Amino acid sequence: MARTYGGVAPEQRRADRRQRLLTAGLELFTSTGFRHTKITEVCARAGVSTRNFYEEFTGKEDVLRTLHDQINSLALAHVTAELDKVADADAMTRIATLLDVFIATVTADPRMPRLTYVEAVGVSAELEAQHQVWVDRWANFIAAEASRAAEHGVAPVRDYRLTAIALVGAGTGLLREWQAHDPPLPVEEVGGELRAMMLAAIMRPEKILETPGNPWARSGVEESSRAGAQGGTRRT
Amino acid sequence: MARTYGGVAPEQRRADRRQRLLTAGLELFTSTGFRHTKITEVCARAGVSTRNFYEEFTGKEDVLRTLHDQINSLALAHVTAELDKVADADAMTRIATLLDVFIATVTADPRMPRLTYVEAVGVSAELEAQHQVWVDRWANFIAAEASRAAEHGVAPVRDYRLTAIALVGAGTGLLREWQAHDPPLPVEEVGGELRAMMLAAIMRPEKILETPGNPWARSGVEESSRAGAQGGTRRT
DNA sequence: GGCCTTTGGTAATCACAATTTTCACAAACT
DNA sequence: AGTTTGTGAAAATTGTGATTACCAAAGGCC
Repeated sequence: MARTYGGVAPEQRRADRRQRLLTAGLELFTSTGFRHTKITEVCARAGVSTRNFYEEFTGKEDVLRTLHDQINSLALAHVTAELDKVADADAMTRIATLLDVFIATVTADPRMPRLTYVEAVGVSAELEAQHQVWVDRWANFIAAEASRAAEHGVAPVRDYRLTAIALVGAGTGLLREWQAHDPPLPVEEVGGELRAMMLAAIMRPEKILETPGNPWARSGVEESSRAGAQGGTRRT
Repeated sequence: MARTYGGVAPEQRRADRRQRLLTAGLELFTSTGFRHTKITEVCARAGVSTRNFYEEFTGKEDVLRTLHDQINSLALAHVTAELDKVADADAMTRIATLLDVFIATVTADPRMPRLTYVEAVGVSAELEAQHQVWVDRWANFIAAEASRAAEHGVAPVRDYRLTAIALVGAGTGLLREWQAHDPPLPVEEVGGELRAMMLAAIMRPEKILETPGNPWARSGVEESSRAGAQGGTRRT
């Protein structure tokens, strides 16, 4: 049943068509918008017939979900690869690396943040669930690095789950602005801001809420860190 | 031409229908999702005919845009009202107030963050532009408070524009998670996290990037603040 | 109290895009 | 070379939901 056609295995041909459809989808979804993109337009741009389209995907949303997954996976792969290289660097360097690689990856093509943070939002319950999964993954990643920093004594020992989620949100918001802005925001400023915010959020003393004024002016992180490890009410 | 009907002025009747349509829209958009909500469903729930619908709105998106604007306006009104009450409190108290009121307002009804941060994203160019405008407003608000803090010497003097945008993003992300989470995240934890992150982001010393290790353990904010005011390269 | 105006609901129309099906062709195995 | 089968383009169909147009009824005006 599976013959080679045109000198190419059918699987290869399928894969090629699929790839072209994804490329066309990325381009059209981020320019005309997902809502206003028609399947036939995607097919036309990809040079693929609608018949073949339905062989690869169940519909428009399927393409979008796949792209969303691919972009996140790509970024995660880059980040993990780079983090492995600095496996035994100090915690703050690792956090900075995590961020720099992430920013570099997703800003390499403005269509990536556009698709992930704008077009793929509020489309369907499945996509929201997928978003949720990825936020969890990134947040766990960040929380793990923060805990590592805490072990090294450069950050308080506490639960970083919510902080990590907020940081993911900060990145999302910043990148959404970045891709929408005209004139474009400088990438290095966006990256710098995110890096600074992340470090500040992780290194901040735990009691910042209760103490009016400026706690950091009075006591260093070391002290707060120790206090957090002893008296913290949250789980570690 | 304008008679009173049923003892009520026609304008009043119109306004009532409009309000019912908006209520129905909020409910349906946040439950079945904007994309999958049909105009006839909104009309049915509102007890309004399609004819009257088109008298009030140009289409589904018009309803969504109005809701998006209303929710943001409501939050802004609450925040400004409360900030006026603490007009001459210290800067950090004002920032905390700003945040608490904001969180309290939008978490009062989970449909608000759902509509604003999920359903109204990536719908159309106009809605994206409207989003942009609101992010700008909120960011300016935050940046103004941060500058006020800087004037009082509790934060470094620097450009807070990007920090403010990132903080808006952090709030957005956190609230998006909040409304999606099951079991629900405790509101006070979300608010606390945002508050802490905001204070940390504003009070952080300027040179956090360049200095490996923990700058706060070595030097207080005062010193960094002064250094920032003198040697900062960014505009104030 | 009848007439005229405004209103609201229903029903028909209209448009558009997703999905399916058909048809023709080209490539490989025998 | 013929037959079989995967492949691609295009057309047809279908379904769905937005928009409009019409009709009935109710409310005030003279």
